[in-house]
Amino acid sequence: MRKQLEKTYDPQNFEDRIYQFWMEGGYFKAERDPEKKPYTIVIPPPNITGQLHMGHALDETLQDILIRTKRMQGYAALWVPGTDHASIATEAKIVEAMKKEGLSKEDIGREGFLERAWEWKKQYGGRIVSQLKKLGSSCDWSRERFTLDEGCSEAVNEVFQKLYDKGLIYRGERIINWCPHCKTSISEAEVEYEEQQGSFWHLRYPFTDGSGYLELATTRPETMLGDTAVAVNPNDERYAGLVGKMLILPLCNREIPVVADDYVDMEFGTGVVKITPAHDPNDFEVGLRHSLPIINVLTEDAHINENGGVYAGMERYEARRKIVADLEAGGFLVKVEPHSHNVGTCYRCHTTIEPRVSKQWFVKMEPLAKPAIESVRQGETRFIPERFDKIYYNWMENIKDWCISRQLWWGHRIPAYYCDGCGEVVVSKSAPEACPKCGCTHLTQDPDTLDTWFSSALWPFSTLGWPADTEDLKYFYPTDTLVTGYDIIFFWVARMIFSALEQTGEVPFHTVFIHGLVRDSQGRKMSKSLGNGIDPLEVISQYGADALRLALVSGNSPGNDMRYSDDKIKAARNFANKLWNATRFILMNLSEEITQVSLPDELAIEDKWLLSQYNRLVREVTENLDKYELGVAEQKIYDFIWDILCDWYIELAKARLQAGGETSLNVQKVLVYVMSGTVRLLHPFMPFITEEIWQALPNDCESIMIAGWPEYCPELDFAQEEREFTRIMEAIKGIRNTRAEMNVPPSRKAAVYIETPYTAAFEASKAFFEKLASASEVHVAEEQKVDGAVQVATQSARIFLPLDELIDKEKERERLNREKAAAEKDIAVISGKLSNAGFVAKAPEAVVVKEREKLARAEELLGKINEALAAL
RNA sequence: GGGGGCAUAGCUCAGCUGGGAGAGCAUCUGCCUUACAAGCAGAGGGUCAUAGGUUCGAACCCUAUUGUCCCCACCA
Repeated sequence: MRKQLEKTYDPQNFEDRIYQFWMEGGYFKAERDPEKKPYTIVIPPPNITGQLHMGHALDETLQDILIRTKRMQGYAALWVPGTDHASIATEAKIVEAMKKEGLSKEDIGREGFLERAWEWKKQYGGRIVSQLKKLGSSCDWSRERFTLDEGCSEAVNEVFQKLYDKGLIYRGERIINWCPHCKTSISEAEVEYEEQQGSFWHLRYPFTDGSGYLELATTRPETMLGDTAVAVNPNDERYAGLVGKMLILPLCNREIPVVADDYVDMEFGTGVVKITPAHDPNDFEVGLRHSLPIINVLTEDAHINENGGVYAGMERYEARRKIVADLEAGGFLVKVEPHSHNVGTCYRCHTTIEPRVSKQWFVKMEPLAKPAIESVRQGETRFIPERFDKIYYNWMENIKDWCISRQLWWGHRIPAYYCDGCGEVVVSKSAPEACPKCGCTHLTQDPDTLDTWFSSALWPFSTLGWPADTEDLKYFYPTDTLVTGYDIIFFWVARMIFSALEQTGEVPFHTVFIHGLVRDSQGRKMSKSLGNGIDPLEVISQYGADALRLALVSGNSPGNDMRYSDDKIKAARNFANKLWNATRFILMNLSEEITQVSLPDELAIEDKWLLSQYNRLVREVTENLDKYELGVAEQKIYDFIWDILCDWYIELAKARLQAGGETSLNVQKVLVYVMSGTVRLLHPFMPFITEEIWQALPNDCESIMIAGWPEYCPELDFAQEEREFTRIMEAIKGIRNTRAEMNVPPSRKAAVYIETPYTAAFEASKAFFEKLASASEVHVAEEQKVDGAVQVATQSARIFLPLDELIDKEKERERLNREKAAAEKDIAVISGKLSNAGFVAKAPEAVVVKEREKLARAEELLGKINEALAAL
């Protein structure tokens, strides 16, 4: 007995089972095969702290579509999975959890903390992975990696040492962005600017000689504690004589000079700027130029430090209030204006960052950025859509040195060691035994760890075994497509490109396929604080992973944001149901003797009509997928299945299936052939349902995953039959249309008289009119004369429906006149074109021919309508 | 300040290199036609933001304008 499908489509019944089947079958495992071409994708590793969200769902779906397609097309397709240790995010979570126990990092120490972190990883790191599996992701789990695993760590140390030896990594006192909440430095890329309403405090700093004062303005009055100068523009005549004079810094009673620097904008404010080298990037630069002292006045958690005199110990905003009050009391405050400005915040916790001078490790970017820009310009890596290369160039061309040290414990510890004896700095991928300079054996490793993105930057090659020259690396690298959101081009994509070029001499991937954000139904970003996030797992349990996947790709184009809505999921689920039922129909009508997929020797016209369109679908979908036009490909499959296969062909097939015998077997074969091919085209999008269907249909292998990709067959191109059968369809549609307008229920059958030059074709299609156009009997002739009948005009036929008692002559005339007007308008437009000498002369021949055919058809149709009107 | 996206049916969006405006949802009408009411048949609904330009021909290419969203930079 042939396997049948359950009566209703319920993905819960089979999605997990099928994933299990795939895992056990080892279908995700990529083998190096010299006979095959490799195709490689590395996953953007989700954070171990993370929960699957819609952004992941989209990202994974796109990757899975690509990898499944390539796998079916015969590539050795490898999708490398893994997770990211996410140093700052994970550390924050663990600290938070410890806080509940009343513990701090310092209480348990570095070792104890790391123990907890690994425990955390063990407990939660697998969660996101199991969630990826629910989506159907066909990753090669045997190659799963973690950014902090042994191999990745080795790669990190290797790269660090290499860059250091080349002088591309250095350590220095620089002004960096400091997050007082995370208590670590962060890179430029990790600062997010937010528009905030603040104030502009106008202050006056008196001259030491009592000759008045200088007025200036600031948005951060508390930083005055660290002021070491006041600057004016050298060309500013207002202050020409004042440069070099000394001022008294209010509240601190420190003497500071007036310096001249081009940085000052004469037009802005009073043209006088207080200079706080320790806490402002621009001031820092000014300070360097004028050799000003650097006075740090803030602690790690943004309190005033011991340099702040009486304000020491105060929280930064508390100090601000107190300082403003004291300035006002001392007569130093001129006025306060409301002022909106952009404030830098930490991209992780959104705490306002403080620029702060401290000793950190940096990657020198310029020498690395240059080749990275060049390789994209040369097209070695291309962005899809193309416009994102501008964003990439813009960032790369203006890149600043990358601050890579973090004052965190969870991460790759910086492989730098300081000699306790002589202070020598030793950078080495493995811990040195002794100081190369003084021989002292006491060396202390740098306590800091590296930016998480430092290890992610190596992901495309570290996961394949680099720095070892592994077989995987040789075969699968460089990878092919990187799929990611536009929001992490800077963080990740750019850094992978320059890292790969520097370390491997090759681009890490040839294509970057960029997608947008998944927003809520109102277009807002999904976020925890808004509480508007949709949990993909809940959607999956309600509608199935296939429906979610389909909804995420349909109507979506590369690089554009999309909105999530319940309607989309339902539409996708309905489509799955449609496919399910179409398959059930086929199986219910399938004879035991059909055990394989093959076309019958004799094809009816409607078979050719179907096969020809199917064949074109194969070609177009393949092309669209090649061009990363996933949404377009999906739309075409959807339309083919629903409109062509279900609404037309299956309905057409019913008559022949009922006829039995050879006739029925032939239809069955066509149905199986087309369905078998169509589910393969659809498989990358909806892997579960297509596998379930594949296994129920006659097939030549146990899983659709190893079934080949359908190929275009020139011998299935039946353009002639397509055109011919369209005539029948038009006639059927015309009858349906007319009956609907007249409100004739389908149960009210009527005789159909068809006047057409194509008598043979219509004669052969009588059954279709009975089945699809409520015909009680069908008469075909080159000429018909039927009185008191409604007339339907198509370009190839005039059809009479004797529904006398239902005819309202007046309405009928109106209807025909509307059709006449439409036809006349068509004719006018087309003949206008054709009488345009320029068009006929310059348009491609094929286009002109097409227009001529159109005109002929329209004229034929008009003729039919006129005949109908005359007979009325 | 610089750069970019978007503007197409009531809503959400497709529309590949220029060649007869599409889908889903919503609305209206009629149908339990034995695969599917998560369905079937039909209908209505668009100056493709505006103004120019290129072209035989523009939703698509160019210029400007308006609206809107985003990214980068950041004047203290």
